[in-house]
Amino acid sequence: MPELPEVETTRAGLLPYVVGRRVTAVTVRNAALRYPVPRSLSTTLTGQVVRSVSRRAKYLLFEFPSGTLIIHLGMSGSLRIVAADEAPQKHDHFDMEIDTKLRLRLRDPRRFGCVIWTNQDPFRHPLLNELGIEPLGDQFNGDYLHAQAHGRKISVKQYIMDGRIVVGVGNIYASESLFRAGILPTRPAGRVSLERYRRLADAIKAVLTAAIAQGGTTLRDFSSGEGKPGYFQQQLQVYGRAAEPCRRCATPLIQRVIGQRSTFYCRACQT
DNA sequence: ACTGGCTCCTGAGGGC
DNA sequence: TGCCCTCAGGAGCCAG
Repeated sequence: MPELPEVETTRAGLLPYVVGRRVTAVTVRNAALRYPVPRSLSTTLTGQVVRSVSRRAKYLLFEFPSGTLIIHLGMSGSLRIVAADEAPQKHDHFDMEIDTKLRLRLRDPRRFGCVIWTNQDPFRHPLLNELGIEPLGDQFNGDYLHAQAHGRKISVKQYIMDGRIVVGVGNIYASESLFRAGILPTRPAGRVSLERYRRLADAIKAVLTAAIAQGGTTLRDFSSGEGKPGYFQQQLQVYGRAAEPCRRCATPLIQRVIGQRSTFYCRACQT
């Protein structure tokens, strides 16, 4: 269920199991992900030590001496550490066995995710090189959003979900952030004031930071459990609450489709 | 340069 | 119980 907080939570959870470990085997059960998983991956990775696991946007980067394994979880992907002898389930498409007799296992029912290998600078990879800035970095603020939005006619919601502007703002947190900033999601991006973009940038940072902090609670049973993140229901102000009362003013919340994605907002609190 | 629309895929849930 | 329809947390790609 990967929005940025889930990806970051996944990264943090994998780190202690994976970094510094040697790959002992690779299993590709179904190569038909978004892009074909290279069959040569077993030859490429076996024997190499994982140097680091980092993240760019929602891409996880496993750095090896000879290149980088890039994994995206798509809409339904999850990565877990399992015992090497644990039987794979239906949608477990990819395993990377590490020398502690554990496996990094990718499950992805919808197969919108990807597993890619590059021996070049991963940030120059076509999928990464045109990405916008990270929402939790110092560069991301209201001034940046306002400047980039000049003349743009798309809705502000589609604008903050555009990965060339800022990465990692998924559909849930776009609605949540706009609610917190009091901005109507349908408003044209070029017609949002600097002051309101400052509030929006703060809201995006706050929502993502809080979700990452909450996601940490699911780390406890990271290697065994399935389990949806605990923060999911409680923290959401508008997402998934169509026709329910606004928590601020009690007006029934609206659900409508913007840019083919479900969007939730309060028509009284957001202008 | 922008914009909107389509696409990949499986599973869950609701209505009948 | 079963069938059919709609919808789902992403994001690349393409035509206009």
